[in-house]
Amino acid sequence: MDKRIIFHIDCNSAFLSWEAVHRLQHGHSLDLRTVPSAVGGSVKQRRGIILARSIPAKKLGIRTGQTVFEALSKCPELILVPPDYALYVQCSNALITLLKEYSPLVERYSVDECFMDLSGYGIDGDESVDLAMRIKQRVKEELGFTVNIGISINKLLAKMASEFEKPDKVHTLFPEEMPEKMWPLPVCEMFMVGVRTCLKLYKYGIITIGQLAKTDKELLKVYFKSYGNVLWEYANGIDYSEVRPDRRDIKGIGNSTTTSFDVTDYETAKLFLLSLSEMVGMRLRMENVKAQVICVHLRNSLFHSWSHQHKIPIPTNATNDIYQEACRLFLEMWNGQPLRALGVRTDCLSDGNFTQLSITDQNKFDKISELDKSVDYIRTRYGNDAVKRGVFLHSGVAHINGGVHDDYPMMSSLL
DNA sequence: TCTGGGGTCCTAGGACCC
DNA sequence: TCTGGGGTCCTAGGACCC
Repeated sequence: MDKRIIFHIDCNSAFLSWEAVHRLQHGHSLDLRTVPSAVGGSVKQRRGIILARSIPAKKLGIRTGQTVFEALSKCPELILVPPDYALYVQCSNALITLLKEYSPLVERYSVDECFMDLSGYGIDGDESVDLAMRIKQRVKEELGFTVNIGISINKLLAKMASEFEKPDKVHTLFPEEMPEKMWPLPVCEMFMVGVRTCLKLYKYGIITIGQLAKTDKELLKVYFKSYGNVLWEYANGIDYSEVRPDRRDIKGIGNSTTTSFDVTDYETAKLFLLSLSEMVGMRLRMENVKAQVICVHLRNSLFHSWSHQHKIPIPTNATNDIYQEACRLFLEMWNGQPLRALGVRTDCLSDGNFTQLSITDQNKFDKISELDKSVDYIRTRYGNDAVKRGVFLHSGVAHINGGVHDDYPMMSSLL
């Protein structure tokens, strides 16, 4: 059998590059990528964090996840632009379409990253580099932005490879290259090693990926339970996961929002819970699934967050069912403290065509279901604002809430 | 002074059943 | 009245990804 060839394609400073390209295409003369600039949320709406930054901004110490306030105090001339998720989806789709010309096995890992499986085409290591260079060039010429492409025999190593020098580069990380290219790196640069794990590893004297690779696997299992196994395998370049072109089954659907003001009363909280339930319900119905677990997540003004969930007897995708349960959970867990964020999510999804009802419930169920369906239809056709519940009038709360564009693709922490 | 939003998986503890 | 384990389900919280 041929060696597997896997590409990981990573858009450089995705949100910022895409905004820059969009502006150039619409007559702007300044290329945002050439100056200190960033995509950031609105400070006034309390969403002021940096989502992406240009390379000149990076050189001035601007990091993603940093507060806009901090970024501006570090670099007052920073040009800030708001996020435009619909644009990101367009750019992401354009990239996927281009990549599919080379292999049908393209997996969208997040809005700005994908994996491509090129095994079975008889391509060797050198040829794969040539091919990656050609793809990278085409993306630049036809779509206007740059990508990094990492090449290896599995997804993990390909992903690690694309993280090497940026932008606009092709890197390989084949297993025989690990000692030279991967093992000297600090352990925090490895996939699945976040801040917590990194600090814990440091405590055990493990500083580089190479040291992690050489650590006794059984010892890691004692320190990190089942996760120790994953850490050891990743450090040794072991990963057998497949490139999945079809989106894997969705496990849960949820939406949350940071409020522009602290929520201090139940009536206002209910409006947010309803607007979030509207969005979650719509998305469940769009996917033709029902949920059996409803979860409410709260964050207070001190940034502490907590959640309560409940498994309901019968799966639902009705906005009203989700809302009622969300209110119950909210009252169960809220002690009156000021809130800055609320979230509603659903889990334990099942086939939406299945219903289990007593005959007396049937009429009521049909009516609610028909109402949701009609509202969904009108909103799909005429826009989300075509139908609004009366309670939102003059309330100051958006009647549908949830951070990003409906079709915005999300990712998981798994390969 | 300020700190987003959407996911997945894992663990621990308690309830409950046999 | 007091004593086991094992298995499964449910819930809360925390880790990670972008």
